[in-house]
Amino acid sequence: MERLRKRAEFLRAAKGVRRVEGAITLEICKAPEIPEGLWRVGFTASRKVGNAVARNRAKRRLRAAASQLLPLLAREGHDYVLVARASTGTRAFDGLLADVTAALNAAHRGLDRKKKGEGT
RNA sequence: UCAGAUGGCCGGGUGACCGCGGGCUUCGCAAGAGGUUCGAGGAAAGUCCGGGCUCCACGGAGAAACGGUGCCGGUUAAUGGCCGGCGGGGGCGACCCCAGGGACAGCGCCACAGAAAUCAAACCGCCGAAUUCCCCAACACUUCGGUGAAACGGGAAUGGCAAGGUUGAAAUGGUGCGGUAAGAGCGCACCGCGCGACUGGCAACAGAAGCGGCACGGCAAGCCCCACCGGGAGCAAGACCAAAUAGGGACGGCAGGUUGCGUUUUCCGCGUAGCCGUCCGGGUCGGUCGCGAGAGGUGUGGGGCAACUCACAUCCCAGAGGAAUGGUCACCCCUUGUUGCGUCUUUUGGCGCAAGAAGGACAGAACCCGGCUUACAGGCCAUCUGAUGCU
RNA sequence: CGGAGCGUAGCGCAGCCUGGUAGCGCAUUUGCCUGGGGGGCAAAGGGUCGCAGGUUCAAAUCCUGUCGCUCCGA
Repeated sequence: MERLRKRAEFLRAAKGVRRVEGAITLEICKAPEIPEGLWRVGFTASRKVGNAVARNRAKRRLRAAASQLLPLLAREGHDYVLVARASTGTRAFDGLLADVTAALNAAHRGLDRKKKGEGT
């Protein structure tokens, strides 16, 4: 699972499709420079989430959820960014998994609609 | 037993499965895979001080300015930290708190009230001894109209006083006796205050013979004075490797015609401006190092009241870079409230047992170290103080 | 990592340096002018001066600590 590391890559993802679902926010954009068959993911938590302990914990839980779900659901050639929200650290893990799944499905539908609109 | 003071310590435990970061190691051309081992804190936090380290500046040294510190001694790499002592304040006490030099170096401020806020003075008041005047008037003189006038008493002016009153956070010693016209350290006694030989102590400071009739308000966390300390910046320090693109330099080749510029002007000549290739250095993205064996931890012994220090033995104990500890589960521990049963009780309710439920403090290394400050559920240990009860 | 500033009424600010009375504008409430609205006039209410200690007779103001926010430089 490749990881996003540069600030510019996070900013590009923020301009793509965004979906808020429960305790998380998901951002997706196309990444033409990465090799065929791969995708990348990044995690971020702002100061609104809490102090350093709360931010790190939120990112760890997002990483655990992503390692379970993204190999099954992610599309190749895209960057995914999971943004922690205030409830990310306290949400039950089953609920967190459900949130990420729902956000992925909804964002993929948004991606398809955008592509169709560009086609016509 | 209750209440409290001080110092120190811990800060969930055990196990199972799936995952994460570093070191070492085996396999592999490599990517990577396997094994093994280590993997956050007492505050890692705030960034309030002090140092190491690195670069910059500077002839040595010092001064000015600016900033900081501020009883004395010790400790330390160093400090504004810490330890011990002194002084002041608080507490019955154990003990706690204090930026705690200087107000005859100078400037400034002290609202309101009050007579007056430091230069002295006098609002109410007290006095009438001294000088002068007025009233009263014994008495004397008399032209019987008046005139002069002592004492006592009264009033006033020049004055004397600061005892008493009023204000205020703060008012220039307090009490008593003498003294006086009234008073006043004016005099005396005691207390207070100031200076202080001398004694003890490294010192801060403490004690104190004697002297002084008392003259000395507060604020320096107002400016300031004095003493001491400080060169500046910070790991994004700094060092190294180094892409694409653009630009620079050197060499070689092509063209050597025209044009511009320079050589003061003209002719000639020279240089420069073009394209291509090779090489070079600077430098950006990026990467590597800096980067963890240290003013280190633990133990024993010695020195010191202590902070601390010396010797020996022993241990290796995070090293990331969108940043390593997460997910699921079982048992135990603790806390909270709920329900049921038992028991005590007049009741509210207390205690015990059981059930199932919720929750488990503050908080995450980012170059390192010594302190300080702040946050923190709950718990443990030691020493000491006060009260009460029993022996 | 280094530096600077702010916090005062519901909102925006002054007062702080040089310590003694917390004030201004908008907003709020009430009354009046108007048939009503808008607008105007008059009056009133509203303050832990971010928090905790300290200095002082006295602190929004001075000092120390602390919390929150904003900005600047590398």
